Amino acid sequence: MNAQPAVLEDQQQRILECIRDFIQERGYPPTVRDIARELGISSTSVVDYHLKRLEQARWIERDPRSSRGIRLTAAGARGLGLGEIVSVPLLGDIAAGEPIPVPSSDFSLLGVEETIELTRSIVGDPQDLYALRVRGNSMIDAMVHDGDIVIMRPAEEVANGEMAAVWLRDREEATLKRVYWEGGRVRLQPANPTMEPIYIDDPRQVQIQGKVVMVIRRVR
Amino acid sequence: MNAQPAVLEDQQQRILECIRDFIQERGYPPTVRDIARELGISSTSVVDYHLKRLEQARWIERDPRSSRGIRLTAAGARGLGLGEIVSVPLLGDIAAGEPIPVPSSDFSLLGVEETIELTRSIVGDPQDLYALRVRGNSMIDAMVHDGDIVIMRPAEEVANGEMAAVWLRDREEATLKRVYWEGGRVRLQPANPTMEPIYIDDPRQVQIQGKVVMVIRRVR
DNA sequence: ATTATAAACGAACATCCGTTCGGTGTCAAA
DNA sequence: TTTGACACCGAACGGATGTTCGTTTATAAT
Repeated sequence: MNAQPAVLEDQQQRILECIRDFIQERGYPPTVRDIARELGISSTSVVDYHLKRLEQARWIERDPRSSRGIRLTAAGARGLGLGEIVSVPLLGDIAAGEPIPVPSSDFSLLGVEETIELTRSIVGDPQDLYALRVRGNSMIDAMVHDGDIVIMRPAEEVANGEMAAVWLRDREEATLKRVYWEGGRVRLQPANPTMEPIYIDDPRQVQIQGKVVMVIRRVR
Repeated sequence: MNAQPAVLEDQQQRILECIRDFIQERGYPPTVRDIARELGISSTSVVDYHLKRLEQARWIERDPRSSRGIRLTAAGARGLGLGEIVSVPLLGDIAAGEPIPVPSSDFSLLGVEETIELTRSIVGDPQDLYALRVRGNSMIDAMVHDGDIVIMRPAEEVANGEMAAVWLRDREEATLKRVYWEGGRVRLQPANPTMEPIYIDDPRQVQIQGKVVMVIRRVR
């Protein structure tokens, strides 16, 4: 999954770590002279020399003529344990007998008091995502536990077989199920293969609130 | 959860977003002149003027005499959707009939071909964490699905009630269960409350491989 | 009408910074 | 022995950059 640039030697390695640590500590990249000072190198040209090699080896990228214009490449950042973060607003709880919260049209991160922070690499496209906390054990048949966090993408309809948060109008009930449209009726299939599906004869009773993208369980 | 600095007005807001976007795009902060250019301000002193206010309002921090020495504060970064990343090595699969992979003494991120990237805010202390991919449906009674990722912390023993990856020597079987030491015997309790526990009379048959810290399920 | 404050302008200065250039020493291959 | 690479040094140039200063305009309060 994470292809890494070629292995490199002593000094280059030190410079790379120096860049990473500097960014980690100060929030912006070092200058050539910062690196020289840190590593006890007395000439800036030496650092420039090594930076050019690190750039050739695809560990870093540089913006020419821009001060501190050093960037770790995606691969380099992964190799050093860095990445990109996505904040998903936690909009509330999902429980069997209560309506499912959905994002208002103009929701933004500012204003939400709690957020779930995930990396883009596991969440994919973060557009419009929101999170709900599961309350109660009524969704055990979806293999979802009390306290689990579900990451949702808003949707009013879903393709066959997709896992969705569903509000059943007549039963006044919320569930997480895979949805299958079968002619006139709807089959709601639990994620747990040992459990039986529910059939809803009137599709209008099935209100799709969003697709389930991910389930996160913090144990204990 | 995420306390935010005071609300601010038009131009300050624009400057803040400009800084965030610049960092997001280029990997390092803008100069005073970069900001001025971006916002169509003709004098650098204007930007300096606003930056000082943003600093007073605790949205940003500045390193004096350092070029591009602008940093979003922790609160400011959260308010704009940024954070800190942790890479967890994915060491292999966990399946019912196979031994559980455990980290070797000197494992490091470089060398692992696949990693799971999480944020510190959901994972807590990232020290020694590793990840396993669940294969098969044999752990349904732990509410864990085929394909789920479990995040583990190495441990050779666990406290009562903790969820652990367990290797049962005599059965040659791997499971995820809550472990209870009850006098001479061991109770292995499924996370699914509708299911019955297993009792092991000889505690030496129970080999703890690690504590389960988190379960992640990517749906579909 | 006066004062205070916020927001902006343009110019200027000293320092910071990337980059280049000419050299030096070491070591292994030819 | 010569050659070429690698790693390093010190100096210097020109442009980038943070910061300060004096001035101006608009708005609201006194």
